[in-house]
Amino acid sequence: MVTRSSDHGPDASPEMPAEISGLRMTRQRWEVYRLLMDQRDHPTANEVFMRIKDRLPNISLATVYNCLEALVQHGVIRQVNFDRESSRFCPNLEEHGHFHDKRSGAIHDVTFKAGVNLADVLDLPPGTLITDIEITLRGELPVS
Amino acid sequence: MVTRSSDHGPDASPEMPAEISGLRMTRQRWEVYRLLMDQRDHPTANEVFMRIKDRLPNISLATVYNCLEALVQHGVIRQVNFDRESSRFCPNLEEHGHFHDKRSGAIHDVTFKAGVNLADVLDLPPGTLITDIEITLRGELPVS
DNA sequence: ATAGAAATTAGAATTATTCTTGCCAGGTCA
DNA sequence: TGACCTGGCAAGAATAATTCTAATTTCTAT
Repeated sequence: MVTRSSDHGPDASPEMPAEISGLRMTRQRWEVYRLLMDQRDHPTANEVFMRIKDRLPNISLATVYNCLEALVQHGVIRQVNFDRESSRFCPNLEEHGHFHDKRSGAIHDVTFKAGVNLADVLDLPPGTLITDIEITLRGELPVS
Repeated sequence: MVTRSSDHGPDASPEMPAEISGLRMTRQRWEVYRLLMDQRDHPTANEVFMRIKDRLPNISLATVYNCLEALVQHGVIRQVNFDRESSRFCPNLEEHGHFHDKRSGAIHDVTFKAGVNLADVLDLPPGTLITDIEITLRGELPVS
């Protein structure tokens, strides 16, 4: 009998690591992660679910949620929220914010200018411990 | 017959304006607004609903949502979202962010240090129009 | 190989929010 | 004054994203 990956879709990919940041990789987690790395347009859980069916036809939406949560918990991806819309997911671990362009609907990563440290710019009591920052902007990019 | 406001609770208050920022005031909108001004701890819609029953025993949760939405639309209050938790509401119209203290659970307004303009600090294409900014932080305030 | 632990699945449940419908109050206009 | 008209309100149904439950499968370590 031939050895094969546990799922019935096409092969996982050239190389699936045993774990990432301490999170044990599974076929599903790996495909979710790879999809986010390849398509960096901040998809929702449901978009991930629909897109991933090519490779994992039997995956369930609950598993997509589970995988995304596991990846977020282990700091491998970030969860991005705009108001109360569906959460979106982002593999960019650099410190950055998100800009939602009303014209195109696209979401773009926004970084700070060099040398800027957000904590320096905010008025917080000395000794405050910041564990998470989320910056979201809405507006329109120039027509170009 | 004595003239009275349309609802059956206690009087609205010394003076309810005919409108605020173009939004026609009603008894319910006014009480919601006043509650937010008086209790600036960023309550959720449901918390507003529970607290306001003293003054408006017959108000419905849907009306609280309607009032909050109307006030937000007219720029009289702000809606604040932390991840996917229930929305919270804030009467502070100054540009500011929000800090969620994990220790106490309280949410505090956070302002920028004097002279700081967020748009100057972010790396955006020239000509970008920013219509909304939301900054949320999580962490722990110093014990003291 | 096997027991125990962890992941996956399908579908039910939950929950914040929005929608629908009918009613009522207040203002308008004849 | 009185019939209308508009908008707001109340109650409950509906929606949608997400989470939970229970059963099965896969993995890991012995």
